[in-house]
Amino acid sequence: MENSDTFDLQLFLPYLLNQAAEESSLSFQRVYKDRYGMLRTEWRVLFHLGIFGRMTARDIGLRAKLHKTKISRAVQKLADRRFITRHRSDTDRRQELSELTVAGRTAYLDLRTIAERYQADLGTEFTKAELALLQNMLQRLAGKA
Amino acid sequence: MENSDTFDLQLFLPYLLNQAAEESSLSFQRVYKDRYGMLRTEWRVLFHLGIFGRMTARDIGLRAKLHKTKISRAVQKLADRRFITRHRSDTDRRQELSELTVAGRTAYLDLRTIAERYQADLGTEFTKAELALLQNMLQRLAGKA
DNA sequence: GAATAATAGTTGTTTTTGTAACTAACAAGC
DNA sequence: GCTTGTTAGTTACAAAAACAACTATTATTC
Repeated sequence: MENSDTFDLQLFLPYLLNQAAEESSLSFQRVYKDRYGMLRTEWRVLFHLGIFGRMTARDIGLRAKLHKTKISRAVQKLADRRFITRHRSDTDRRQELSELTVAGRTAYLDLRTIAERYQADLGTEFTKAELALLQNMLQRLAGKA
Repeated sequence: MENSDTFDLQLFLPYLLNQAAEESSLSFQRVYKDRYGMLRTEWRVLFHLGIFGRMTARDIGLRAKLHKTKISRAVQKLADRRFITRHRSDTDRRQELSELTVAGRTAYLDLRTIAERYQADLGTEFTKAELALLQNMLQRLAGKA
């Protein structure tokens, strides 16, 4: 059994990133799950509509890097729960525009407040410079910068 | 529709971390999936056994933060494919010690090489200092430092 | 030391995800 | 303008994850 098994799994980025992502998602997950019965894809769709306004499923998918079936299901569930409304596009009747209802916007604003608080709390753990660097590196790793 | 919707989802850590984690896992996933038919939990268990030697499912779970049912099934599949052997502990017959077979060790070393190459390649994207800071911050976010 | 609780691991059931096949609408080429 | 190819979104089926209930063994408590 040749040794030199000094591989540090904790430093391996695909592993470490997943651990950090899972841990950091926990507190936020509890809110959108317990308070609104949402799934991960659902709050993401909700946020996209909250931030960018009326959008097609396709565009949400492009921005969020989500597969169309996931979005289709998320949109259905959000519509069932009256968080969004959907209507076919006039110019292209394949497309379907979704947008937040008042209830959806309320939920979005509530969740956004939680998210903002989460981000603000990071300020006690990390310096602004550290955080900026972290975000920049993560965006590069995510292929978005 | 009150604006000031300047929330930047791309900077929200639970979101950004997930995107980065997903993207960075892709290339490694292709290897353990295509080459060994493994799932994420399975390569993690394999690595734990490769790094720490003989272990119980419980200890793997504690280290990797994985639920026992996930480990149970991963261990089963790894044993089915002759990557590991299992035997009950003498001192506590509830416990089951798993360890790599020769084939398991070979697979582990192969995957570890890929992982090391991945890490090394990061050196072309980031400086050593950046990487060290990134890892440190991620470990803190993961609640492990 | 019998009764109760706790632990290691497994199995069964339900959700959620992934993948492929599908429908409907539009676009392009000829 | 008809055939062929694309695209938006849905649906059906298979794979995987989450959660709860279970068995077997060890620990605790009285």
